[in-house]
Amino acid sequence: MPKKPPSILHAVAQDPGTARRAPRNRRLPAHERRDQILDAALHEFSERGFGAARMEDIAARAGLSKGGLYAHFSSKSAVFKALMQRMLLPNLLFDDQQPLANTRPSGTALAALVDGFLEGAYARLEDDRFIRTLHLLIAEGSRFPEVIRDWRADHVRLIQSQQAMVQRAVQDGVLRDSALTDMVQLIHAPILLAAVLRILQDDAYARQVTPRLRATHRRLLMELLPPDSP
Amino acid sequence: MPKKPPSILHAVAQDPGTARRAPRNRRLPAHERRDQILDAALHEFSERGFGAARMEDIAARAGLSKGGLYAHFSSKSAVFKALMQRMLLPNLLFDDQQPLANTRPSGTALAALVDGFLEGAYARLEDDRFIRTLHLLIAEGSRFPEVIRDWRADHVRLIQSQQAMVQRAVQDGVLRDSALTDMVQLIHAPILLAAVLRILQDDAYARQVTPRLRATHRRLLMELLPPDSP
Amino acid sequence: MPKKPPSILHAVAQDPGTARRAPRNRRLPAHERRDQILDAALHEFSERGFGAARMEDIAARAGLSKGGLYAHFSSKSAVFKALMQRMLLPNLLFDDQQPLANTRPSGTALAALVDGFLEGAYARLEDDRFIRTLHLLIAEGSRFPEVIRDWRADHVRLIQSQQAMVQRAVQDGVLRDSALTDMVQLIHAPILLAAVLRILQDDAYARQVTPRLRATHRRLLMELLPPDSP
Amino acid sequence: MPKKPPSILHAVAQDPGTARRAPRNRRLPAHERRDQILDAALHEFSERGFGAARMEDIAARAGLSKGGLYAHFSSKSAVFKALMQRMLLPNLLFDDQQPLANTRPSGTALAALVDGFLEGAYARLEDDRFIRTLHLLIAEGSRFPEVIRDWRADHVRLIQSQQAMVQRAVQDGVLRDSALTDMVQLIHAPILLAAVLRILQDDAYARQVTPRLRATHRRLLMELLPPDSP
DNA sequence: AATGAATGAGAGTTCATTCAT
DNA sequence: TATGAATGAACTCTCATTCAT
Repeated sequence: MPKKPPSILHAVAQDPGTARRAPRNRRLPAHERRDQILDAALHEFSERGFGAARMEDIAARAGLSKGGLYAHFSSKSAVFKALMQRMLLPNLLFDDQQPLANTRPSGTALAALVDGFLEGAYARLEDDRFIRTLHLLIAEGSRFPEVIRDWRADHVRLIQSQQAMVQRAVQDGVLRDSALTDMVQLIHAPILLAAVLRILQDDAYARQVTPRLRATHRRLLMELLPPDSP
Repeated sequence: MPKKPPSILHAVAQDPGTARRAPRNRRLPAHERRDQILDAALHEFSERGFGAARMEDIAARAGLSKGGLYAHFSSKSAVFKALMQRMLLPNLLFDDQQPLANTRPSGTALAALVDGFLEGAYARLEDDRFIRTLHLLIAEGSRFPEVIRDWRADHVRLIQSQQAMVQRAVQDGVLRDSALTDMVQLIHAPILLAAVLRILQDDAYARQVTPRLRATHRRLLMELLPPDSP
Repeated sequence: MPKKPPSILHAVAQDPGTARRAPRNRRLPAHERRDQILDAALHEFSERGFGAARMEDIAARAGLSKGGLYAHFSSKSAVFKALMQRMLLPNLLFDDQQPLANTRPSGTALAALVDGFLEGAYARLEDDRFIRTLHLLIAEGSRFPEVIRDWRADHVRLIQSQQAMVQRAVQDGVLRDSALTDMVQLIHAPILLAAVLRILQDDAYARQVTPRLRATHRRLLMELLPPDSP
Repeated sequence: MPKKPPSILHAVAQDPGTARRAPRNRRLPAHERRDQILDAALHEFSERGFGAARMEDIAARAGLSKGGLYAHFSSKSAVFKALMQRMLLPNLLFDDQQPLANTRPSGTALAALVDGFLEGAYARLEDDRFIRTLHLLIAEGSRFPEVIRDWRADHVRLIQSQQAMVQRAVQDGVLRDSALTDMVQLIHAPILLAAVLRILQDDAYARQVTPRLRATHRRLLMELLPPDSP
């Protein structure tokens, strides 16, 4: 495992092992510091994993000392949990306030809804924090029962509400009955695929595949969702 | 210090923190020992992550001592790499020797092919080792450039070959041109979804959703793959 | 980090680890604050020992902040020394202004003197502060040369003066010559025994034994001190 | 509190702060190492107190490394407890297998018994390990409930058995009924006094007072214990 | 090949003390 | 005076790795 070089101030390179020390703004309001710490923690945890991340590096990246970090969080796990709580709520995968199903019986173009949905979903994939959080959740979630419990409950709730909406839309004749409306998860599956690619593949490949995937995803939805025209 | 409970054979308990000690079979043939070690390592790594797994626990689970373990692998990383190499080849997600595209122009029923494909894919999801390896790959891959490089290359090669087969099948009129044939990844996406559920959701939920997902997956494929009957 | 329970006034609970927060009386006269601080310090030091006591807890128990504490004492050691100085003077074991030896040749009943002596000595054993201070002195004294030096000098001076008084009383025929008058320490030994019991034994036992010890102590003195009646 | 100078090999002086490193005998039988460690621990704990003692110094004094120490004891507390267990059994204050009361009805000279008793008791006071353990027990006992619980039980049992023997001796006319036979603790009280002097006073003083105390103790016993000659 | 005591380099955590406010 | 965020120096404990047996 990589041994750390002795700490370097203001290092700029991607020097893996020691975080760049942010300028030390002494005495920040507590909630600003908390935010800085969580930003730093997201970076360090997702770069190295929970176990290999060092409190010292998180502190340095947040612009304070190791000891100072402990004035805000009582342990490494506490940092992780707070981080997950902050990121989980408005963030994860299937979270989508304007799902396809909000289609009104009126003649709103389904295409526009699909495009809005895809726009929101694929935009989130460009957000580093979203990808890093998902990565962390998959990688380390099982070591944090509370965190995973929260996520599980959220996830189930979300799927159920979206499934209900889709069901209604099908009954109203707004969406065609298909595999996609049987399980809304299939509507989101390609997005998960894109997210996992971003995690596992190199940037170049992911950046090349994602737009094509989005276009094909659009084709899939437009092939299966629109009701049979009478 | 005695942290270990007295040796228990092949126990599977969730006891986090201490591996069960396999019976000490002294002087095993080298390659059998290697296999035992890798099995033990897969368990420990996937249960706790690379960083938190302890060589002592891996050794104990494999039925030898810490020192003995080092007679077979020179370091913890070496164990991890060997593990990934063993698991990667025949195992990961898109690896499938009999993909849909092998359809012969002749009248073989497409349905049978689809069912064969689904059978193979979803069976792998029941294999703990497959899920654990995927989990590990996502969680720790980025810390092991060689491992991830190999996986990336494999993955690209696999997709390309399958894409080519599908393309040919479309040209032959065996498969309908659709979003699914545009990018074969969409054919596999629901399987990835099921795998991630197995990692993130609790067993009960995963076991309940997976069969429904498989059925819906089948419906999706049967809706989009068969050529228009003339 | 919030380790402290919401402030409780003058709580006495055994809660090891966190001091109750006294109400924050802002800007107290300096010497009142000092007293509050020393009271708090006695409690914390004797409960946990010098090393394990925390400035934060002492401060909280005294009703101010860590920083405020340092306005009154320059260091943890300074608090300890001030505490010992305050407690040592009027307090310790052999300190007794009305020792047995003050016996006048006249016919004052010796019994009354003995009873006065015992009353004073055993009353001090009921004083928590006395016991805590003795405990602290024995436990930590050796780490504080100045403190222990002072105590030693005091102790020697006290013994000598009492011994001189007793000697005179013997020569005057007021006390019988015995082991007890050979070394006055033997007169006090049972009190030390009671004090150590209070430190080491549980409250119930100490409370049960002390009165019996006092009665037996009285018997001892009455058996040996009165001069032979001519 | 004293800052430690950087560690010095084979230091000889009383350098308070870093233990002398014993020559490193690699690979000692486990129980020998345990003994060496407990010896080292007694020294360090009693010199600095439990809190201020450093595992590194204990290890060095025992001739191994910090990490090696943890192969034998799982924590600092575990060392302390093991130490107390080793020392408590045959050692503390009132432990005495040949108490005065073993007097046979026959004409054995009581004086010889008294002298034997005093010899044993005051000899223990010369044993550094005895004094250090008592000091530790008083100083740190309250932080180790199990240890103190054991000691308390032992102590009560011992007193009871000695009291019973003395009672019988009185009934048999072998000892005179007096304050000393009312509570055997009074027989031992001067020894406790001597022990506390050894802890609190300087060596010179203690060495000067102890023999006089012993002689006076003898006088006390000989004045009160022998039965009235008929 | 195998054992397990031993090493040594961290890592998390604590806390006396400082200092900007 | 008082506050409490911040520092920095320990300290305990862990664990990959080595090596005498």
